[in-house]
Amino acid sequence: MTAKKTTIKDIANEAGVSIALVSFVMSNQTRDPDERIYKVNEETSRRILEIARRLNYHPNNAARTLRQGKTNTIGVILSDISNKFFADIARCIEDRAYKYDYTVIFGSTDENADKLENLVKVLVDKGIDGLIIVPCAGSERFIASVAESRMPLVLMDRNIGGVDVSSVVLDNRSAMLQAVSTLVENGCTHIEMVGYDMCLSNVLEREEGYRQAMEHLGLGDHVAVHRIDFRNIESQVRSVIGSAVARGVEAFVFGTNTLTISGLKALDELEVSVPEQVRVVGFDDSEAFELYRTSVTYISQPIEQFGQESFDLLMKHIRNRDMQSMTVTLKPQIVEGKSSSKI
Amino acid sequence: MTAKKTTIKDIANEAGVSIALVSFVMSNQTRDPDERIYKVNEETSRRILEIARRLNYHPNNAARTLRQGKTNTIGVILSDISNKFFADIARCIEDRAYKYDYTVIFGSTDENADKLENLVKVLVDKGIDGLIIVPCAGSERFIASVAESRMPLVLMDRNIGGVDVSSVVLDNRSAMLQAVSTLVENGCTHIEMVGYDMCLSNVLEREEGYRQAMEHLGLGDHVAVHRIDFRNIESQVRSVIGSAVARGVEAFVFGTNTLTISGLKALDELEVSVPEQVRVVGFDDSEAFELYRTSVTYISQPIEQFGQESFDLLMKHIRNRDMQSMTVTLKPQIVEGKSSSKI
DNA sequence: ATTTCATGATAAAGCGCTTCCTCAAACAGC
DNA sequence: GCTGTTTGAGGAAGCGCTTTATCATGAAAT
Repeated sequence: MTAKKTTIKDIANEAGVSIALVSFVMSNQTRDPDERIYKVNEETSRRILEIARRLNYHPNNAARTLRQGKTNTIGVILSDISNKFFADIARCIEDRAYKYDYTVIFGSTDENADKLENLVKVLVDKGIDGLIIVPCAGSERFIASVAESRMPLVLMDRNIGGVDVSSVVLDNRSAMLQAVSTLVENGCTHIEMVGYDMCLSNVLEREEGYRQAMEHLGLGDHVAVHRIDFRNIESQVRSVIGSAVARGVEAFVFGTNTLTISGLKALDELEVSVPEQVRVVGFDDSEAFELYRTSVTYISQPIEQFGQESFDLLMKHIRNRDMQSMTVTLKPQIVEGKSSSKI
Repeated sequence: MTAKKTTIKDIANEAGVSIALVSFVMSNQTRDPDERIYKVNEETSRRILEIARRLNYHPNNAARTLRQGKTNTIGVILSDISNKFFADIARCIEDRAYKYDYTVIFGSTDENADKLENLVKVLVDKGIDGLIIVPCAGSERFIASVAESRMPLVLMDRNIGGVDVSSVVLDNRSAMLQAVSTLVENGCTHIEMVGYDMCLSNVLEREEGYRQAMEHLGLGDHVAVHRIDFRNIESQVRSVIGSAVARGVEAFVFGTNTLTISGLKALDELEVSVPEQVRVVGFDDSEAFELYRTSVTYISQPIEQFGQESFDLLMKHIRNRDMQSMTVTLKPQIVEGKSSSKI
């Protein structure tokens, strides 16, 4: 394959032209043919390209980057790339970036603000052109400083208040309204929510959405939110669900995919049958939902749109550094399985 | 944050020393203190470091790369990062790389050899120091050429024959022996396998392993392998399982996580109860397995080891370009649920 | 015959960093 | 007082590329 790295110089020598000319031919190659400002003799150009191919020339990225101050690489910082939700988004971003000749570097924070900070620093040092970040609790100040540094930046999944930065988020209130409404339509009134105990916009909005929906539907008296520490999900979910069931709860709404899975497991262990004894609406997609003894009703997030919109928005910021920041809000959709239905 | 990019030169000016000295101080920083070959005055060194911090200096990666011909970046090419198995491995590699100050760029092939080739080319152009690849069918020749190019390379999950290249793979025969043995111990004799119709070492070895296990246990007459086209999994699995059930099959062994999920869904749709009517052993972990109406027995791959060993092996190749290639074979473990048991 | 001008090409600077080589000074041994 | 050695530091080349400013050349215009 690559024997001994051909450079622009080798081609220039071989063709008997200057390296400048080779450079022009090479970059005009990728450029829109219309806007070629610089005229190169057709035949010379062909000859250079031919030699480049014969010598298996590949431009040196580091040199180009050094010169242009652009890496054509973006960083994407997620909570955890092994979480299906983020993995799916990662995949969409990867595909989209590939089309635009961008390379993506992923990082996982595990909801740890220090790690997030560190990852950003590493990536910035690498010279990335822009960043997509899923912020975690405690990273607000740092992210504000990144935004101020004029590094093109898009937040995803979660927003942070008081900072002028673009973001792509879900309409979490609508999600919860759909979840609660569906359950109410199926005759539930004692609907409780299981969410995280985190100070994140999406978490708070889902909780808020649940409350609003309950009140809106005249069930304000039955509002009950259980906040789970994400470092100890399984056991907390089990105890919360246990006592709720004992109190005669009719339905649960879960705030994320992980919570849904844990909740279903807990219900299994407690030998509570779904939907006969307790009805359930989950969040996010999971291959487990279809396979569960009764298919799970869940709020489906538009994964592809998350990936696309985040990437596109970041591109806009990279191309126009003075662009106003904006927030894109995506609509969720409820997918009805049997876990929320009456019988 | 970064106001107007401090360079080594700014520091040199500020400190009244040469840029060379600054460079030394900076690189000695990261180096093992013992092997400092070059002596710098303690006080000067401290002063330079102080100024660097004050000016918020961050070395320019492109310049360093251009100079050293090293990017401290590796490429990892998987089938699909949104597949749980690969996402988990990706996560392990990410973590390990982070520790070693390496950055990882991921790519997904979707089992498409052209895409693999393209990804490799893009990454090589980026100047990566090494590659971990999950090869796909049809990419053998190309991968051989990559190996010949002396690019540090490790194959993962699957091997390719006749090429001198390092790899980290599963002991697939052992996996299948465990799967079949468990079922036999639970009284099954009509055990059929559902695998992919692909010319990949892991696929073939699992099939082979199944055959050997069956013969070894005196069930050679009952050997039946169903090969599924991965582009059309759901429908094929359903029809294969339907007819096998009609023929009175006692158990299925699946070759991958996706096949297992599809298989369980199909059994649900056919209203075949597991394990009462048909017993099942799956492959790979899935959050769905615990949640399934009867917990699923499955072959568990040592994900963390996959990540770690691949990365470590690649590091060795990067550090010692003349290292002999080697194959690391990891042991699977069967996790017994109820789907394979007698009652 | 002279000026103008489009065309095609080049020279050279320099992006920020590493590293080899040179060099000054101080101090040792003789 | 001379040579040799250690210690601390600087000079400068150059990695491969982009890009600006400049320059030949021949054809068209005057």
